[in-house]
Amino acid sequence: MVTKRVRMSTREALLSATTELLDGGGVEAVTLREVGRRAGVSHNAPYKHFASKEDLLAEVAIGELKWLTALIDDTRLTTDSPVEVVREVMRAYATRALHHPARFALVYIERHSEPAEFKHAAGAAWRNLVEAVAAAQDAGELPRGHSERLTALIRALTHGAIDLALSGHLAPGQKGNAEPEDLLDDLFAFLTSAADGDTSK
Amino acid sequence: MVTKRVRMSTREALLSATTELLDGGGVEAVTLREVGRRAGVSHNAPYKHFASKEDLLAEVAIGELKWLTALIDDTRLTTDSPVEVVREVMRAYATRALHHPARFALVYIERHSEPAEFKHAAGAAWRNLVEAVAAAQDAGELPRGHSERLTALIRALTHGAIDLALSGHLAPGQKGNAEPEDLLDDLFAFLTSAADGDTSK
DNA sequence: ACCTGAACACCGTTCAAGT
DNA sequence: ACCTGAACACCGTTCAAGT
Repeated sequence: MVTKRVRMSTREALLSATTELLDGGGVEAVTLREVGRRAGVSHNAPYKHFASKEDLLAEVAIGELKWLTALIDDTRLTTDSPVEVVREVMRAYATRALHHPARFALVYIERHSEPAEFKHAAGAAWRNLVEAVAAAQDAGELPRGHSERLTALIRALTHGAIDLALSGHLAPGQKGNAEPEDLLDDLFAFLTSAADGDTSK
Repeated sequence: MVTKRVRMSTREALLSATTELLDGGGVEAVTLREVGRRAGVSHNAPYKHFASKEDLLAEVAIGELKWLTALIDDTRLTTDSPVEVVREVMRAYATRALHHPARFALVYIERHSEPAEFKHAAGAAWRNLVEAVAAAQDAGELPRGHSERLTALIRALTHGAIDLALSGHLAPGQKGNAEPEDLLDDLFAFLTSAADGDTSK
């Protein structure tokens, strides 16, 4: 059941039920009928608040993107070394993704139409991450070069490690030795080592 | 329509129709009714050849895994430098994934039950890739260390770059400068550079 | 403005029946 | 052994109708 400590609008109740179902049984457990039931409304009430099931799910994905944006801000405040900010962010992102796999996947599913708010949230998270990487480059802690491209490298490794770990394809039979966190450590070791040789020019 | 140059068994026709639908409209275009129609049988004839729709799709995924295994073998025969074998394999894998996104995704979807043949094909592809990486390490062209873990690093980057590129989240607004192939080049540059410093011990 | 109940057009899967 | 047609239990979505 949807927990409602305070008075919840129907819209909030629908989103809350959706997240609950998502975390409990994956995206296939999310049906508008069950969402409605848990929110205490009929199975087509969602259409008064969201254009489609896809848009309802997109709203949850937006929440995840905003969480990532906030994570970067928070980590910046609590961590001194710029490269450690990036590393900590990616570690925390991976940890959350492994604990909420369905929410993680939701951000990257195919969409018939991307709501403007989704595009905005994705852009904000991306730019914030690029800034964190650029700061580490400026501090000489990450290799010089195109910041967006280095950010893409770091993000792609993180994303791939998470997705493969979730589907059981990341180093099968090597559990405990090649987890996403381990691969992040390895990548950052290579990157910081390359940055040390960057004193040239 | 399913092309049948030679006499096709119903099973082959079903698989062929599935692949066609997959390439044409993604996994959501694959319905047993349409598969049956294209194969010239009824909408539940597939159940005489596959236990479920999931198993039918798994068969296609197995084909992709076998393709990867064969790709590694073929590349080994045509490429001299061991590290170039690995790099070429990952590049070719990315190219194919970008051209057949639905088949690529099919390998990594959640399954209620993994057929034994699927597990076998995934294991074979993985071991073949590890061997290629280990050969490059032995040749001093990739950094020393746990081969499975380094393979996982390379695979995770490749997988993540593909998946992010397909969903439009890989360096948005930087199209043409941070493609999967570019990130592979960057990673291999860092790795080979680290291998050069590996003369110690 | 928000919600409901009935209905529609799908879907995967099962099953009795045919050859 | 392989296939069919009807049926079942779901689904997302639409719509007329209520407040």
